[in-house]
Amino acid sequence: MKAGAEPAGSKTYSITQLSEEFSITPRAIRFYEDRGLLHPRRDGQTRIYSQRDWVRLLLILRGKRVGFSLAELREILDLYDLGDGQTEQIRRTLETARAKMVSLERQRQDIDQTISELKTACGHFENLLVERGIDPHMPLPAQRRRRAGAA
Amino acid sequence: MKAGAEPAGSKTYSITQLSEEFSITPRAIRFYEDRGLLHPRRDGQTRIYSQRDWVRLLLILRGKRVGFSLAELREILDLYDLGDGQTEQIRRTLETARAKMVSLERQRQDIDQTISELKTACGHFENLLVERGIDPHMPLPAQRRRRAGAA
DNA sequence: GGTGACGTTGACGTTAACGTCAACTGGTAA
DNA sequence: TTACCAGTTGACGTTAACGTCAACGTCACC
Repeated sequence: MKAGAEPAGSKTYSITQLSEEFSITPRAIRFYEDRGLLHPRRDGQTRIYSQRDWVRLLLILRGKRVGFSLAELREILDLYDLGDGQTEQIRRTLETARAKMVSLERQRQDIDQTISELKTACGHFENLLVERGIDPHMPLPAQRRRRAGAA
Repeated sequence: MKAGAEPAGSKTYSITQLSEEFSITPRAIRFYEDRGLLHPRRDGQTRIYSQRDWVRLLLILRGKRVGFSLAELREILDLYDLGDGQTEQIRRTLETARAKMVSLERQRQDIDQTISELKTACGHFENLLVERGIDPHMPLPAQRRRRAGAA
């Protein structure tokens, strides 16, 4: 540890630690770096991740879940880094963020709609089962697992 | 339902009509068919789409927006077709639908969280602009458009 | 001083969801 | 007839987001 002027106590992570904590592969993490989403510092050639990197990764994964591409996520994250860029840059970023919010609101409506339709469908199927004298909440018979998800 | 007896008045669509109405390409529509999401009837070799197909397409596109893959959408749509399948099949389908609902609920939380974070970030940037004496709601200077989205 | 465990950089493979031709088949308006 | 549509079927190209090697460095440990 050569520790520049960083709070000596601040926790750091290795790439495998991160990968395990977030249930993704190291490959994916390096890939995010390649796409400019992470900038871990290095000890020699080994990557060292800070708390800040941890948070970024959290945001990245959540961003992916809500449908952002890595390119978009990069924009968004750069947005958090900014702090004192060109005025022009800030305004543009602001617009981008607002647009993303609008699209997210729409997406939420889509989700609500889909949920309610699925709910209707479920009710329908439950009725079908009840008509056949079957408890619609009985567990399924020995669902064969494909693979255990975690590493 | 094979019913050669369809309500003669029920509206139909050509592939390009559909594609224009939903702002997608005919190629995409054929692709959905190839993946088993649509089953238009044919006049000779030309596809003819019914109201039901129209609704399906609507569901497909919304499904895509909320993050379903075409394979998943196929499952979901088959679910609407079912009506009288094997009891076992119905129960399985029901489980699938419930699982999807759970994942959607989670996704909605992710979205809410992301929106609120973006909101915070926006506030932050607006402050930065105000500090520089700039109205954060001024429109941007002649945003260059990439392409007009529609066909 | 070998042997893992962990880490690194390429390079190539893969899947999903189409885009982009190219070549062909009717129907019809001039 | 010719020409022009709209529509069809392959076949191949493309992008995103990694997976999967292969070949290498390096450190602690025995």
